[in-house]
Amino acid sequence: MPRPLIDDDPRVVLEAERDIRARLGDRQFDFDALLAVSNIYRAANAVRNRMEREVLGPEGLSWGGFTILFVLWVWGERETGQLADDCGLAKGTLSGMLGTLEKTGLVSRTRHPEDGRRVIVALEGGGREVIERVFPRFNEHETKLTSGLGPRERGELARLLRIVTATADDLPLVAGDRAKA
Amino acid sequence: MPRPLIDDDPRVVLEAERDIRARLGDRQFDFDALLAVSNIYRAANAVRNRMEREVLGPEGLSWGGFTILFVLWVWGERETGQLADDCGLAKGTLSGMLGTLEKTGLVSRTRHPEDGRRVIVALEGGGREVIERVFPRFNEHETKLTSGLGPRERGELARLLRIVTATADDLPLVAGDRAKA
DNA sequence: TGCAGATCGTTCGCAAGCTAAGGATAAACT
DNA sequence: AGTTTATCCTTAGCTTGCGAACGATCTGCA
Repeated sequence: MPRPLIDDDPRVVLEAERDIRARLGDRQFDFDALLAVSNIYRAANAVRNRMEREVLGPEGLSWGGFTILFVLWVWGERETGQLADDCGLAKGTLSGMLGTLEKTGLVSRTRHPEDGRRVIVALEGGGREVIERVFPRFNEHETKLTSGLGPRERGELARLLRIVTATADDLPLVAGDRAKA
Repeated sequence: MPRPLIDDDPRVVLEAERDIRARLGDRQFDFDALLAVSNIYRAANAVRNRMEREVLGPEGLSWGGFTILFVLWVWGERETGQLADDCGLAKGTLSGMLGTLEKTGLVSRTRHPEDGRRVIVALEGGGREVIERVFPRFNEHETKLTSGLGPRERGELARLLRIVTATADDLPLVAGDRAKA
């Protein structure tokens, strides 16, 4: 079962390019950009599914929940807005997930002493215990997942991805608006 | 507002490594693997959000819906199971999304003539019109999103990601089981 | 032919995630 | 001081997405 844009076999990939060009007729088409983007997406899904099934699921954590605990563990308590940005989540999403984590006693929410609008999130004892147990296993799996790459390649991958992320975040929007950092 | 694992500034990244090691004490830790994986995830999110906001949303398409239309457009009708795999979706997820696409007349479902269990999905006229209008714009944005990379780097990125995806898909599971290709 | 097991798609229940609207608090201006 | 405006978090409604359970269909074997 060949997966056209993901397959390792260069022939399969080239066939895919030919098929797409056939549909497009004479319209312009940047195949390399398509390959780069679709592979980013597929890799992210593969990695996430793997982690959720093998490491996080058995501990009752989602990817997002794990990320929240990890950030709080390493960098200490944070206000919700900043935490949402650190974790790459919308504020509303974070709010719901914090509810779950708070219910199970992994994190706590307290009012900011001088600004009643703000809320400070901190890791609780149970949360610390969980993240200290789960993170090492998570990191072991990260090693396995990137074991097909050499040390130089791993660094290169991260570097290239940072460029893409920065471009996506900083490119001006064609319509609508958004808060900037 | 520095984002520890994503930031372009190497100093910020190194500080992050130091902070994490401080929490871990003397436990082993593969920082490069962590960087590679977290950057995959962040890049995928950034790219997807961008596309949904600027290209897909205005057309009433989700990322998944777009992917389905694209696959059907290029490679023609497909059975649901194969389509799910091509699109990187679970069968149940695909089923629901096909319902939406069918309701709006973009795709059609028909029974396999010789095997009543199977269902064949095909692009309808409306779907073809949509994908032929949207895909060129989508591809233009892919070009923009990877414009920070040189031609060689784009290829290298795709290559490295294919390795990670293949590793994640093929690595044996520690628990549970899964159908293999 | 008839039953057992396999295969395939759909349905169901749930979590994650987004946006937009709402409500509380703080800041600014008159 | 009081009113408006801005800021921040939460809530509400929706879609996406997964896994498991279900029902329908096909295959194999007696």
